[in-house]
Amino acid sequence: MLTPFTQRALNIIRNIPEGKVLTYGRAAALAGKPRGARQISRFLHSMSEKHDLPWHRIINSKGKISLKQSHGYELQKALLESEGIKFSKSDTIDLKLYLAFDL
DNA sequence: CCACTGACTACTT
DNA sequence: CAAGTAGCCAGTG
Repeated sequence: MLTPFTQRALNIIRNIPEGKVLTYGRAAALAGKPRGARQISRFLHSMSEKHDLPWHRIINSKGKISLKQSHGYELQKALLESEGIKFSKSDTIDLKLYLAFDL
C-alpha cells in the first residue's frame, strides 16, 4: 500500500513535460512533502518500469545527475539530451531553463 | 514494531 | 567550491 504522498509524487513525475526536468525536492514538495526527496528516488528505483515513469527527468537540487558513471549516469544524460536538454561544461543542467512547474 | 537503507537537501567547515 | 554532518521519511525485512 502506498501513501497519498507517494501516489501524488508518481502522478507528478508522470506529468513532467518532455524537455523539462524536476528535482527530487521539488517533486516531493509538489506532492506535499518538502522533505520527502529521498522517497522520490525510491519510487523511481522500484517502479520506474512498471509505471512508465520518466525517471531520467529527475535530477538533484544542484541540477546534476545523481547516478554513478557506470550505473546509468550516461544513459540518463543521453535521454535528457535527446529531449533537447543541454548540459553545461560540468554536466550541469540549468534549472532556471528546464525546471518544470516552476514558472 | 524496530532497525536499516537510500538516484536527497540544507547547513557547516 | 568540496567534503562532512544531521535531518528527513517511506519502503522493506
